[in-house]
Amino acid sequence: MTRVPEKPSLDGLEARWSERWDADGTYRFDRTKTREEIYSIDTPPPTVSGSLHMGSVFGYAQTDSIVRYRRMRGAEVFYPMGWDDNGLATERRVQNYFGVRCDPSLAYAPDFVPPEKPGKDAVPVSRPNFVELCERLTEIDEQAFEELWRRLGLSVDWALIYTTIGESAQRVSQRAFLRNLARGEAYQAEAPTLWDVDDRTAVAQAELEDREQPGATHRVRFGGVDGDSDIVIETTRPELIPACVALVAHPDDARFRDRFGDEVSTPLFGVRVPVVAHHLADPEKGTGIAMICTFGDVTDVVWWRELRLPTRSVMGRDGRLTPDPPDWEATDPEADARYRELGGKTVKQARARVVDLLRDAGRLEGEPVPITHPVKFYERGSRPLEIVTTRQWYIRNGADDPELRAVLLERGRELHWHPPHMRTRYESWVEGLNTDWLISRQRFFGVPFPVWYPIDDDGEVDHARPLLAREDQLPVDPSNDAPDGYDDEQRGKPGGFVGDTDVMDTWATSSLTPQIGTRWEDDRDLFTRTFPMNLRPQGGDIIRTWLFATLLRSHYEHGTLPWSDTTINGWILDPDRKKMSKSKGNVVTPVEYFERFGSDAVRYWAQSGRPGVDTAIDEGQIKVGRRLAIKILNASKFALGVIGDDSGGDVTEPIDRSMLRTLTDLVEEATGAFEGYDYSRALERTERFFWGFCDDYLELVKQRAYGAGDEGGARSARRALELALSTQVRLFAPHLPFVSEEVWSWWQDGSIHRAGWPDPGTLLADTGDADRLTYHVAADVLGEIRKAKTSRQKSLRAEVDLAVVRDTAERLHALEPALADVRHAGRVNAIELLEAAEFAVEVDLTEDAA
RNA sequence: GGGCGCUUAGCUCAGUUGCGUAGAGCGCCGCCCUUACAAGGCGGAGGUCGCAGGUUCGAGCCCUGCAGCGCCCACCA
Repeated sequence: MTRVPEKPSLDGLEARWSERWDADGTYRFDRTKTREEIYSIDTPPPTVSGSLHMGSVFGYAQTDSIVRYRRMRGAEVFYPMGWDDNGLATERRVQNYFGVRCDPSLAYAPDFVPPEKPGKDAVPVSRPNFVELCERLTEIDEQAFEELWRRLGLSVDWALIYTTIGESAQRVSQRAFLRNLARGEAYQAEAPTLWDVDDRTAVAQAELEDREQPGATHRVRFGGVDGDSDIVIETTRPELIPACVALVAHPDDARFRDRFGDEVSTPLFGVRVPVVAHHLADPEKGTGIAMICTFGDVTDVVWWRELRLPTRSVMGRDGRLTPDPPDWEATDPEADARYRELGGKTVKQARARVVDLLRDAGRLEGEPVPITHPVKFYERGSRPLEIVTTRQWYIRNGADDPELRAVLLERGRELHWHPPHMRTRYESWVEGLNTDWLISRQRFFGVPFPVWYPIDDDGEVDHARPLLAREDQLPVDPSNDAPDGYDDEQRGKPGGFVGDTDVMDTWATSSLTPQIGTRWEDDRDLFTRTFPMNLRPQGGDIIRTWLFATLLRSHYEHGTLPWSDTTINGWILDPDRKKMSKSKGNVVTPVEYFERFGSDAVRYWAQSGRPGVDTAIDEGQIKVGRRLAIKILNASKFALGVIGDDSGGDVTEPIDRSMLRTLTDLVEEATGAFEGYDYSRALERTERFFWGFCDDYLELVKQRAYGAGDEGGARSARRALELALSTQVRLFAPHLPFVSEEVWSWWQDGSIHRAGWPDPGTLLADTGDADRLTYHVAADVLGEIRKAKTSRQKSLRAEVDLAVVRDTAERLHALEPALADVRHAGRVNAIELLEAAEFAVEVDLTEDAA
């Protein structure tokens, strides 16, 4: 019984089938299955920032084909989706969208309404108000994302959704943190930290990027004391001279060897600083001797720490020099006054002023020389990072622990990478770690640290003895909840307590997506059935953040990998092969493509991108996908029309068996490709077979299937058509889920996405050891006949008096049983076979009377 | 500075253990209303496989060096 529509169409398939899948629970996870039966995926929770672009579609479409393959292979798929909504990305969007900024000193305003349009100056709002706005906006964004994913046809179980700001994620984050702390894997320290002066928060090594910036080198003369000669240093940051604590040169540098241990006097301020030696000082750079400031760059931090130098900080958290001079013993009576002139200035302003002062004082050697040099930025930031000393939470990551580092490298080798060379990115990251993982942020919309601090009787906060939440309390908000043994009246009072005001960085939560998704501790039964997970798909740009951090935390908490395999997808480039950029206006939203070409077509494009390979948005490729989907509709309609109600029969004709034998090879190849996570190869091979099937096989058997010959031949063709169609549609199902489901529904019950993946063994039962050559040679001959007609500008319906096929004996022998089909398909009256070394077909067309 | 990847037709890319006159799609040109498909089908032209060596009976595939592009990492005064 077939239900083939008169005029098959792609229109409306997405809405119809996604609704149906939802209603039928096609992708619902069955938690009664065992770990061995389950395939679990640690889906990347997209950053819900309101922007939907093709990059969002690319990797998820690729992953979905792998997931659908697994499901058809019989695995019970655990495929949750999450939204990464906490963190700075959301805060920024809220600031811009509503025109507000968070001021934690303000009290909650219950009736607060954000401005209609964001004004020029941001409206200050309390932290609870700010968090409310974040929640409000992310809810809208999350709906848009869910719609996008449903339309793309992701086969996730929408009942398993989580958000990184949600209660469950908070509980997991806090619990994991407390356990890290208890085991000594997390700690608090007051230390120099890379600091974003605009967002006013510390940032982690993983969030840095270098940018080439214009700057200038300045040669500055430090004064020798006690009759020693002056020393000229070179610096790009003369404004930090007041923060200078030493000069440093390489221990072997003959030019400075006899100055080590001497003191020199800083220009403008007359502060005595020692000349010291350290191997990191590069004799080739500048004048061979550098000033060490607290802190101009990360090398300063290394020198400061390893040489045990004092701290003389001048950088404020707002990116301006602090108003008052640092604690120093200046020999120059003008020092403090000069400094106060700089205090309050931005880095840029202070630099310009210092240069003037140096020049006036005769301490500038020559003029500044413009250069460009790499400067560290927060990856989302717009001003260079500064280094300030702050109290922060860290998780040990092996930066100063070679043993741990070796273990993490070994974990990396344990993980199966697809493609394998992506592992080197992980390794170079681990090998290059230089500080522990800084997880605290001085921000607002994030998971709070479940920590309070006692206040002693003098009103001093005792950070050394944090009061920790109990696991059964989680999640807690230390700004609202009180620690055990205290009540809220004691907040902020001597003898009372104060809550930790920081929040965790978003990666501190995202690094636990396996635990969040599988509901670690909240649902132990589910957890044991799904963890460690099977697959982590993600982009190569976040190996150093997401992948590394997830692996680290699983290592700490469970002593295992969080998943056995990871697939790393490529970048999306715009059609000009540039990285996508909103400012260039080259962003087309996925929805536009969905509307114009259909979801299957967009998926086709995404899945044509090889694993791990950067891929350009190619409208042409999307069109090809659409054409393929339409072809599947039409070919299926035709095949089912021919089959009618009779698909029962034995496959007896050699060409039918030969075609099916070739199809078996395809099934094996596609299966092998998917087993190696190569969805694109599977698609490519399936597509290639399918077009040949349409061009050649359908044409060859058309007449026989219609009943041109005997009944046995007709039934053989129908049976073969049915098997071939069923097989091919299932091979397409992971890639083109909508059109596959549509076609499947015409003659099958149940969803194709729960139907079994084609089994070569079953097909072989119908084909036996059929000769693959019959199908191939028949297709070759048919192709030559078509070519002859086309090149003589004849219709493909034109009749052929005689076709002479020259070929090897083996191929002619294989062709023989298919001759009737070839004659029908080519409208050939007579065929002659002649043995020859090379394949050739001579075609005598019947001349028209005209 | 170290590392990884890429370099095949005008464009986008296949080419998995070395062996068929090197493939596909798009674009281009030509033909065809063929009872599944004319917002389609069929066919054609088009490449010294980045450069230079080497291994081999045989190399786009293996080795060495070089170049260009992209990316990752790096304590870049």
